[in-house]
Amino acid sequence: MPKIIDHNKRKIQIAEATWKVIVTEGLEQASVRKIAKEAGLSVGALRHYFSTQSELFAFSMKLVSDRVKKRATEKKYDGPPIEVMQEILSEFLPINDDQYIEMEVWLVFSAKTLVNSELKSLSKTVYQEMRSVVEHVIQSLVDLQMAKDNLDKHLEIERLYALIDGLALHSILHPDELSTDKMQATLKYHLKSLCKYAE
Amino acid sequence: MPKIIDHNKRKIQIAEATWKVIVTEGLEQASVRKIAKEAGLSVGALRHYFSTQSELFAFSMKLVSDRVKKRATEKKYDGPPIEVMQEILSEFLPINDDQYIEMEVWLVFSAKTLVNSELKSLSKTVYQEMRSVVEHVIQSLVDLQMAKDNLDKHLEIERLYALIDGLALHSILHPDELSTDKMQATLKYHLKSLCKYAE
Amino acid sequence: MPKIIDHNKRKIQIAEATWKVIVTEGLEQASVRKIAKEAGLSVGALRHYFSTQSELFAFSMKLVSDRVKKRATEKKYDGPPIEVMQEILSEFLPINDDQYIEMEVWLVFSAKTLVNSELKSLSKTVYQEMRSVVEHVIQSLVDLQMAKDNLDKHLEIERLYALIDGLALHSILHPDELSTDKMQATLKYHLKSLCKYAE
Amino acid sequence: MPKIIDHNKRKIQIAEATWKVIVTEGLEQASVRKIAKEAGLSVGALRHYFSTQSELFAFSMKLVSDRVKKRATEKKYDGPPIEVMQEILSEFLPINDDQYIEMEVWLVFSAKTLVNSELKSLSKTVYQEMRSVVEHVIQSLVDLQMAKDNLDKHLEIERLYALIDGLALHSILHPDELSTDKMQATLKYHLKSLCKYAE
DNA sequence: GATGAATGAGTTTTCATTCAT
DNA sequence: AATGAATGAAAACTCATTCAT
Repeated sequence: MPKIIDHNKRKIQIAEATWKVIVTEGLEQASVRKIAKEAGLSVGALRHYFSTQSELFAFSMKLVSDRVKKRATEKKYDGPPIEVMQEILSEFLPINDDQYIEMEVWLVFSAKTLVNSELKSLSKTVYQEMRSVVEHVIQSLVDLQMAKDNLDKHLEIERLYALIDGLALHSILHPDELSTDKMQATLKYHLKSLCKYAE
Repeated sequence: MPKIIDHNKRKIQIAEATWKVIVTEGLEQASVRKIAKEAGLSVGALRHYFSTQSELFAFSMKLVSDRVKKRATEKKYDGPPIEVMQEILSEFLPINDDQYIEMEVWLVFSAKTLVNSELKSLSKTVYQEMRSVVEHVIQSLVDLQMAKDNLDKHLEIERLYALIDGLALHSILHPDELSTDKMQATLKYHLKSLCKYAE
Repeated sequence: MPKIIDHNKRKIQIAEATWKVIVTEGLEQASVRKIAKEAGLSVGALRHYFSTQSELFAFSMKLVSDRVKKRATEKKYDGPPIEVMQEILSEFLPINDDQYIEMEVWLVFSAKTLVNSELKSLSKTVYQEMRSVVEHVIQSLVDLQMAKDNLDKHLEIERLYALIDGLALHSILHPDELSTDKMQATLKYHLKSLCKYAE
Repeated sequence: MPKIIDHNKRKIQIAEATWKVIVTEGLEQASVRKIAKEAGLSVGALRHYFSTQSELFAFSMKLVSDRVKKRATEKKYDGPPIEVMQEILSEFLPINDDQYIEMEVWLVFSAKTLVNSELKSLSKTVYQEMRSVVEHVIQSLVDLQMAKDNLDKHLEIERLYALIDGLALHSILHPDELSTDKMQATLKYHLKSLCKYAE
């Protein structure tokens, strides 16, 4: 079924054009016309792939989480546990151009979830998936007996998760104030603070 | 003698109507018409106070930070240091309805700063002001000799600041997943983790 | 296959509707809405052909000069030199309903050139093209040895050109005071006054 | 009755502000607000002097003709007849900054007379007054026996009048193409051409 | 006399969506 | 599948005019 593949590829191409318009001009400017132009398609052609604008937006938001997941799945993690954890969690930080754009788009859509229930359910799913990754990290620390003894697992999960999203938020909104290195250093500092022995 | 109107009060009244529309319908739906209706004014009357929509938005965003600052200034902080710090930092968390709304509005505007340089400069100012509050808290811990010895002040500031905004973000986007209590508990847990002795 | 529409024909149709509104209601009343209605189109449809109102006005003004040129090109001029010259220059006078309307429109746009640089450049081009026609007429008189000997070519060009536009202006603004016949008679009188021998 | 003088002075001041806005921004931009601001008055104050905008426009147009007449009346004309005639007729040409502005304003209003009957009647009156000045000049040439013998008085009047307004029109619309000097030279050339003997 | 707040209809422009081809 | 013409509603913004003070 080669047609289906093409069809999906085309939808992805359109969603990426959507990202681009959102990042450069904002969600309010992301009109069907502009997206079609950015994608090099006619307005009518777009309708073959997405019958409404909100369908397009939902797909475009979902593509962000698909990308993050795909990267996480395909990547080989190697080395000392702390470093592997750092790498895993870095998937959620804007450490390079691709991830930076994805997170900008995610932030814009997240703000929209406040009043759009279609997007809200996707947002919730991703929140929970991401949380389970963080949970897994904390659990690993405990299982490997690296974690400090008096550590409260539940609060540590909230703390680490909030820290990651807080760092990502600051980095996207104020890239001049929080560099990628500082962001990574803060994360590493935190991970170490959870461990019994200094590395 | 012209009709005497408290210009600033009226502007605040309009900005609050703007908040309300943004929170209930989203920024894209926050048209001049809807805001005017919400504020109980005619469209033309609105233009007396804000000649463009972007002026209105800038004022409405600024009002959020003004409110936070005003509350922080007027409040009496009392009790053991850790609790005072907790209270100070809680100003930045959506712990009650007023603050919840303010932060929703702030988030929506923050997403817009990505493509609106007028809002961006306000965002930057507030980022820095808030950072200095966090810095002050960390510094106090050190000055009071409560802080652990091997604590890295610079990284602790980033960490605490990111933690606060991450908690606020999670709480706004997923109030069902992160309760106010859990948010406060996480913050308290973090503050204690910075101290030498368990309190 | 998309609907096939002769883009240029449609634009001309719209421009003619614009003329009509301008002539009957004035430039200030020539709103996109009224023009669309006059042209039998929707407001949105108009935007397919002219994305801004000023584009539409520029095209509508240019259409006037195009029409004058087209007529001049297609017409066969015949007869004694003085009569041919009279006919050529009459293209620039409101001697019939079509030309009357065109010149009314031209006058209205000309007034607008004072503050609109886009229209100003078109106005300048047409001024120069028209001047070269007048120049050609004077030169022909000289070449044919019909002209008086002491005639100053440069001043004669300015004089004839100003005379023509002055007559056109008077005729448009005060049709009751200056009839078409009187206008034509004045022009003929002037042309003869340039010649050696009474015809 | 000093109040009345003040009242009229104020109206003139407002009309001059109107001219300025018209010349710099065009008639369409000449809103009550802008005129009030230009005149240094409040919108409401303007209403004391002109209850509607069209009243203000009519007064502003009339002021142009009043100024021309006043200048013509107060001026002392002296010297050889041809030069006096040249001077008289030059009142109708944009030979200095004041007259340039007046004629720009006159042109703009003239275009509006096409669809505004209130302005049209003023325009007609002025047209006739001006025509009688031109008639007077031609008659003087005849009475002084300076005019050529075969001169057709009626056509000469139309010709001279059209020439003057044509020159004025060209000079206003294309100041770069027709200098003040050339304009004056053309007029003088024409006047001489009406005379029996070369000067 | 004078102010400027307020109105509501007006403007241009943009938009998502539909539809004939 | 694809085009782009067309629609009509809604957007931001401007305006002349009114009116309470």
